[in-house]
Amino acid sequence: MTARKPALRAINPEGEGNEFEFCGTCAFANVCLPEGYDKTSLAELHCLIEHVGPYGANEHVFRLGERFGAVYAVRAGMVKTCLVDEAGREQVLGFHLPGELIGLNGVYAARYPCDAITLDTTTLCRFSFPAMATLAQKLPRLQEQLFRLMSKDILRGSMLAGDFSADERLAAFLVDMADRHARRGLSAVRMVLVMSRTDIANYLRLAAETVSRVLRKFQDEGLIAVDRREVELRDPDALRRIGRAVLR
Amino acid sequence: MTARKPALRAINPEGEGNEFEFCGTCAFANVCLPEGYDKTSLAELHCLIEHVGPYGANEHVFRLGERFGAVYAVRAGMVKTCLVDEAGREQVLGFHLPGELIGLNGVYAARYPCDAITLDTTTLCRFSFPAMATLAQKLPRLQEQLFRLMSKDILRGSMLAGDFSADERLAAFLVDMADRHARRGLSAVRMVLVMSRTDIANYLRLAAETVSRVLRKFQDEGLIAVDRREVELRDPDALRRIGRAVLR
DNA sequence: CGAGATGTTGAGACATGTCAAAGCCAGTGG
DNA sequence: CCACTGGCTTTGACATGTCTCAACATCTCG
Repeated sequence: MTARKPALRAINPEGEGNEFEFCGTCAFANVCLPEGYDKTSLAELHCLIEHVGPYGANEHVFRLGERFGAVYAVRAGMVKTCLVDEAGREQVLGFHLPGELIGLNGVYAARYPCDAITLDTTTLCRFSFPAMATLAQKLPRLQEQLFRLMSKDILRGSMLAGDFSADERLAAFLVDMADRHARRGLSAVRMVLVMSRTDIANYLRLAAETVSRVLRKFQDEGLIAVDRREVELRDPDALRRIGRAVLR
Repeated sequence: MTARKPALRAINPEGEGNEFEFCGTCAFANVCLPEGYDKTSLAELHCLIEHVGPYGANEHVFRLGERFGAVYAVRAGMVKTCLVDEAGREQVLGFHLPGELIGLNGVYAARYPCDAITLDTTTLCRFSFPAMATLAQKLPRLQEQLFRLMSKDILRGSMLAGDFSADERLAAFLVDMADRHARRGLSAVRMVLVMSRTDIANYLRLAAETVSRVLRKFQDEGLIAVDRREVELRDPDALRRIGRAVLR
């Protein structure tokens, strides 16, 4: 608990000692807290939150085809979203860190269009979507926030569009991950990639072997230091340069 | 005008002679008309619509980096959205038919993250986004519709994710286009691909030569008949089978 | 009709995928 | 503590789909 505080303080600098404290341990904090809601609005938002988990690694948060009823904010841990086609081949759509929201792509068809699987011990906040939409009716800022979050997901989807080389993809992946870590107050250069190489490869549309080889090459070139699933970015600028076409 | 009526009737069967007629020539009709708004709500929605165009081919509707202020519904013609990186290489994100909405990906950064370029003589409806958001505050159905449309765009973004073969991509592209044509009341098997081969290739992350070759192969196999930019799907089911992994 | 854009076709190159084998670590049970 | 198992990961050798380059064909439009 107390060990987690520093990171949280970075997410929400004003969080310490203000009236929104009740939300402080929930990663959705950075979605709603900085938005200047008044106390009663926040109370209403708080009412529709349901803490779920902890899940172990490799459990489903929701499944492809399930009726869509809620979105989830990752509170701790990591989640991947992925599709499995009839042949059983998996396609990873994304990795989701604490503070990030999953499930918004289920609104359209009123069913989840993908699986969400924990990679790690994970806890989440569940937001009933109908309730949230109703509340957004009263809170313009919440509606706007939802629009922005959805818009962000649209953008993210087009990130790996384009025929990029394995080097570009992997460099962009590392930098993106590091940036997202940093935004949560964690180190911008050291991180643990909790997902398997296979998952990374799958996400980047590469073969696992290619990921292995490129990581080794990056290491040989002094761009990174890899030890199992721990990575240190030794030359973030160079990586950013390599991946710039993907990151744009 | 009257020549366009049959297609519109297909979009909105009740359109003829009802009180929503004023909106009948606008492609956004199928977004709002079937939703059961009352007359005054529709009037308000109508107020914030601004008809723009006609544009000729190859004109910008909006540009990368421009301040985001509105979304556009294609009324007639076709629009492509695309990114251009610093090296001048283009990346086509999508093609947009009448009735489809562009610009939603600009909400997040309050700037358009891509260019929107007409492929054809095109007219559009411009919806001020702030005004629309405000109205959505009063009209739950409108808010829901916006959520659904954004969610749909998120889904569409992940369509070409995955390492698909050239055959899969092209088959899926043809079927998807035909389906979208059909949904607008046009032929489900004959269509004009107004965009260039280069644009198609670019969209599908293939080389233009590959598109050429695969189209020829499909023709040799009797799946399609191509004549310049006109295409007839001779065996839609087979195409759908080939492209099923992409279409899912 | 000519010129420029657009599309097609062929030959060869190359990045990445595939397959197979071996290495490495974590956990299990003796 | 060790041997064993099973999952990942790495590495090497080879196969192949798609790209690149270049030539040519075809259409469009002044």
